[in-house]
Amino acid sequence: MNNKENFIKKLRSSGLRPTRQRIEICKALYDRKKTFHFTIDDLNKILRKKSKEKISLATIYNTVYAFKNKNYLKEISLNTNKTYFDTNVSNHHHFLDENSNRLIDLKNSDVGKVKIKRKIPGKKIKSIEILVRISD
Amino acid sequence: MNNKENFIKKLRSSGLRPTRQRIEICKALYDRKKTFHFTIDDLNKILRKKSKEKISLATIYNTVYAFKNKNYLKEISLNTNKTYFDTNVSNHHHFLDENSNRLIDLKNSDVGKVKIKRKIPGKKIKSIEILVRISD
DNA sequence: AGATACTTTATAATGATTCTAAAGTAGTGT
DNA sequence: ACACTACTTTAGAATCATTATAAAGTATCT
Repeated sequence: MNNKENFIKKLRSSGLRPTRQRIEICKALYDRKKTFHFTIDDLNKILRKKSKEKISLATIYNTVYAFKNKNYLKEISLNTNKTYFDTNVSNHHHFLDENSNRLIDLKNSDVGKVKIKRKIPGKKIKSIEILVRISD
Repeated sequence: MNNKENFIKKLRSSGLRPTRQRIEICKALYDRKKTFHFTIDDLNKILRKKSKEKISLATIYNTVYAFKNKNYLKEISLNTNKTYFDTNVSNHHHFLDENSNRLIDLKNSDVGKVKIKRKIPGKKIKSIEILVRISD
């Protein structure tokens, strides 16, 4: 995804109508070089700055969860009061800087192979998420 | 910690007055064979069943966070609306059963050594937490 | 253009957590 | 045992993220 036409295609192809709001949200999220970690509140503030036509908070919630369901966004497990999302949906991990509370992507290749030696009968492993807390 | 006298000693030694409420909470949390994963709501329900003398919700919050600060409890990173705590404060990891939403301890020795190959200048690693999602 | 289903929106509702400030209690010294 | 002080508990209110509601708007199809 990298421009308006592509966003429209992507939205259509996944059964989401390309509304002004969804396109603006795509731009805010995916017109970036680096992956982006954010809360709904972060995104709301960014959208308010970017354009004067307001997008309702409800729509931001709706859209973010729609994108999450389509696997265009990933939810990150942290114990904070707000929910964090990540535009990097590939298999990867995170540093959490405890001083700034900022997240940093850790590529899968930055982490040695993780072996889980224990099995739970009848259960399959769906994902392995690593959170590395760092500070000064 | 394993009986009333020990709970009282432990509380005193950490500068927490051994009140009826704190002792009852200790019993609910630490008079167990297995480690215990819980939310404030879980703990509240357990305490209501155990004794008729009610402990206020505010006190349960106060006490759980006091215990967390004393390192008698650990907060667990999950993306759920409620905060989870763990009576196992040692270095370890978790399975999360997505069907039942239940947590299962993964001993450190159940996980092969995790190598973090990337370094962030000026930052030290404080902890490494692994969450393994499983389901049927 | 009209019909229809999908979207957006303001607003209300929910629910976990935190705050407040008054009443209660443990520990200390007398 | 008594009183003093600092720490605790508590009910209830306040906060804040998130979810629900239902009316108005819009994309898409024919």
